[in-house]
Amino acid sequence: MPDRSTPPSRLSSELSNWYRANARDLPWRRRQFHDEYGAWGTLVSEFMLQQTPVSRVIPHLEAWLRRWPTPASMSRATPAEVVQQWANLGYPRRALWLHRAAIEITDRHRGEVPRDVDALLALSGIGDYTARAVAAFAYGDRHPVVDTNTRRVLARVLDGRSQPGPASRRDLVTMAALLPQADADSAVFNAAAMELGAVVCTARSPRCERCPVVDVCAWVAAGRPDTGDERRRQARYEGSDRQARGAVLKVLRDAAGGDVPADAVIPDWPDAGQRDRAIDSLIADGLVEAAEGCLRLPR
DNA sequence: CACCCGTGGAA
DNA sequence: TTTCCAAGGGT
Repeated sequence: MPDRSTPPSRLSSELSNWYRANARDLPWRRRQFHDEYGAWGTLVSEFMLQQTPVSRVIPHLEAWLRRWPTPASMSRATPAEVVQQWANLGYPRRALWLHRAAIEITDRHRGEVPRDVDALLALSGIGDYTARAVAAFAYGDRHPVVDTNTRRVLARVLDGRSQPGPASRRDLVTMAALLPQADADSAVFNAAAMELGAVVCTARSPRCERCPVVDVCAWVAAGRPDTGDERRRQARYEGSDRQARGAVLKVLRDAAGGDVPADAVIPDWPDAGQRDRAIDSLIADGLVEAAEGCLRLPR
């Protein structure tokens, strides 16, 4: 196990300085965004950013928040409305979880997005990353925020590996040890590590010549070895159950939440058994509703 | 911990 | 064309 107990000094300050000068101008980093939507805006953006690229989130985020500017307003929507507004952002269960979280916030927290990490963790669809991202970026509190970008940066700079291993609680401990003492500074450093991983220390062809911490990077010092990728490969999508589910849901979204005869939903799917399993699993997930021989988004 | 869950752009 | 990967989380 790599030793992370003695990280290179000044890593935090160098990264933070680089971030202050080079951060991308993203919607959720703007003062006006926070003024208008508060922690709810941060929470929604983080939900959308779970496994969906920044460039695809941006055009959806504004429309979403204009329609549902508060948790209470979204709590009054139907699942069908939410899943349809989610459109093609992917992993539609996240839309359901976000909806559920809005209801939980309305019921348990008087419509205010909680600031406490444990309270955030108790909400649907919120895990270690999102809970701390909201606490740090919306409320400015000092917590280790570790996403896939940060894990890759830590793996390279500290461990000299080309790619991070599976996500682990150990990454939280490592990041916590690197945080500057001041709350505001620690929020910046969290964002800086993510930003470096997103634009410089990328998974493929990293731009080390533009890296502000290249001189303290263990991976560069070791000659940028390919240490192999410990992560399990993403399953093939073509022909998968996920593809079938996606096709079913697209038909129902395109029907604008209206009823669609069950036998008119992807009738020519190559594998009829797979199609039926997909529909059943979507119903089990609460993403589809069956009624009178028809399928529809749940009302 | 391993596996599952969408979608689309880039290499 | 195929593969990779993207501000993860639930089970």
